Amino acid sequence: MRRASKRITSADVAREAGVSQTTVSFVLNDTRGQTIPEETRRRVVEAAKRLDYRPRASARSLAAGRSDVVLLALPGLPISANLSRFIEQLAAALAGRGLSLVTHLAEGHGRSLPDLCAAVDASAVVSLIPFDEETTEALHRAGAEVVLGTGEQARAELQEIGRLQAQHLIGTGRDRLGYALPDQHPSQFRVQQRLHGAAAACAEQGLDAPVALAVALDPAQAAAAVDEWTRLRVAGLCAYNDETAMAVLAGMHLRGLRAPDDIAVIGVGDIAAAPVSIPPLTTVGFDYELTGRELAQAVVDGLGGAQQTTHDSLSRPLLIRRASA
Amino acid sequence: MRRASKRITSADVAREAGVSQTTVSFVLNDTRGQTIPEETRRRVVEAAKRLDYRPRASARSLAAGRSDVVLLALPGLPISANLSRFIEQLAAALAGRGLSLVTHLAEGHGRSLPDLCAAVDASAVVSLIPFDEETTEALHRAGAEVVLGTGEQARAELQEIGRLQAQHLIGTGRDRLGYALPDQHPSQFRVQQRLHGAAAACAEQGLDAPVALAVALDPAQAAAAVDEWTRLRVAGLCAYNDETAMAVLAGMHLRGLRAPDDIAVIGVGDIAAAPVSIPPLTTVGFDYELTGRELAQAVVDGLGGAQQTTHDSLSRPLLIRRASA
DNA sequence: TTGAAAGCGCTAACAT
DNA sequence: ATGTTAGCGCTTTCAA
Repeated sequence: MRRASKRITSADVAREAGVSQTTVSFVLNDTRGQTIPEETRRRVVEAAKRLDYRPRASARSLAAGRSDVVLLALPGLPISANLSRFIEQLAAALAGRGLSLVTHLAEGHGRSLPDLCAAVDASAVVSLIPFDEETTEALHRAGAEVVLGTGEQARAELQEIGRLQAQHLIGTGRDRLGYALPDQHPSQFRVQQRLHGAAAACAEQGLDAPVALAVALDPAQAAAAVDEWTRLRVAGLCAYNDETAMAVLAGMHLRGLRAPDDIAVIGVGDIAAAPVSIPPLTTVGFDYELTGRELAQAVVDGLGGAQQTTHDSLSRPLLIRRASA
Repeated sequence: MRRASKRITSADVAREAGVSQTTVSFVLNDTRGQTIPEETRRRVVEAAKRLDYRPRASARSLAAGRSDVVLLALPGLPISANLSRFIEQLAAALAGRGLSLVTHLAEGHGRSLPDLCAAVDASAVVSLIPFDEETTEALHRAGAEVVLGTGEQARAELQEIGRLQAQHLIGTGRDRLGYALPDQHPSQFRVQQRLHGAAAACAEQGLDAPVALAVALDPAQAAAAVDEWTRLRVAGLCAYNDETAMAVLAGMHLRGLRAPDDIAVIGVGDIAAAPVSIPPLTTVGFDYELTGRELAQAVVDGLGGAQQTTHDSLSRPLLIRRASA
């Protein structure tokens, strides 16, 4: 489906409204420090609407030196209903400020984030998971004015998740914990931070660090890990994510074990399937709705040149109690 | 985190390499019909790398009249793991052709699709669900050269999924089928098309249409639906997606029923948790790798001005046999 | 209150 | 084989 039509330009609108291009720009951008009589403004606005005029983004950002595109980087993982609500909040709040949100989902595939950032000429890049210092630098070089999702704070957040899991397990009487690592990227930054958090919570209570084992998304292999944990008398298990938690549940089922009586298990993510796992999965979710609005504000502040506002937390982990722990 | 650094321009590279801006452009874009001696090419490439030069997208697309941004429009629904694999494939294939993929997730919130299309200056917009004629028009006016995701074909594909589910169930001896609708958007286009496909497969075998019931992602509510199906002697169940299928499994578990003996259930999507559901879920997956590449090819063809190539199928449903059906 | 004019950084004829 | 030059469509001084 190709199209050869020449697009409508601001000059067309100017002609149609009988004013200069400059005036069109002033009106359509609501340029401050310019007083445009209501009459002229109306003429311009109407001409623009009549012609279905849309400024060409590339020309706009080339001239203005900044685009109104915000790029959201998401891990290449499933997007839960929850997360998509977060995105909606973020997009809506951003749109209210004249900014457009697009998402980069294919982490690791396709172009690198900095490349993509340059390709869409994003003026801000945000993420729910921390960028390392190097990436942050690259993003700035790629033209991003503000980069959010970086630094100590994000690290602390990641740990908070593991801590929350362990604390719940300890709080319900488990004194020997295990940690179920994903078998795919067990040494990834995110994974290690969460494990760290869980270990810290154990240490605070004078318990041993969790026994960490990788578990594949396969019932038989998961059962083997369960055997090992059983042998070590592990009574509570933090899983890296809900899928891994469910794999453990499947492994336990194969051995005739039940959660939470034999081993309590808790996941992360609150995926759509979590409430219907057998048994329903206790997990750590996130308050995305609030986070979305806050993040939008932070972007706007950053773009406005304000000092970086401090965020309490970007992802606000939240314990969701169901049956498995 | 603001940044005030002036970005490196192609003029900087030209100076560094001791050539003109034009030569830089030729080298970096591999412009056909230009013969650049290896020596010069090397000098330019090295200068660019040394300076970490990235062309400014807005200037590039303004001058060239086309951007290399492809916009993927997704329904504002949860993105399953398998869908995100598709996105990865698409992004990778597109990247191979020098195109960048970004995604619009916040359908209904934030800006409209045509607005967003203009905002990122996308030269192609693709979607897994069909656009109506009006939207297609608007997208073209917003500057999209090619718009994919429209027409009869998408509809047929959607139906194929339901058909595959039903055929498998019928083929294993079930003569009375049910269909588990998601309780959130049961009348959505996608949902209805899949149901249609299942119904068609039944009709072909002289069976009644599947008994369609909405099932929430809650074990107790799912159990109620299971009761109803049991009452009607439904022996095989197609679920709209894997999450819904797992809800049914949870409901059955609550009633002491087992899949596939009491009721066989089959999902759609092959989410990460599918192999570790109890029992492991039989489902319909997709050959995303292939689909991603094909869609990418279609975009490239369209952009290249070729006639619209016909695609066999956008999503290539594929039966994945596990234990539940 | 409005308009003329000078770029923004890049590509692509057209020269050389 | 490489450089000169003229825009792409918009914003933004500066002048009127």
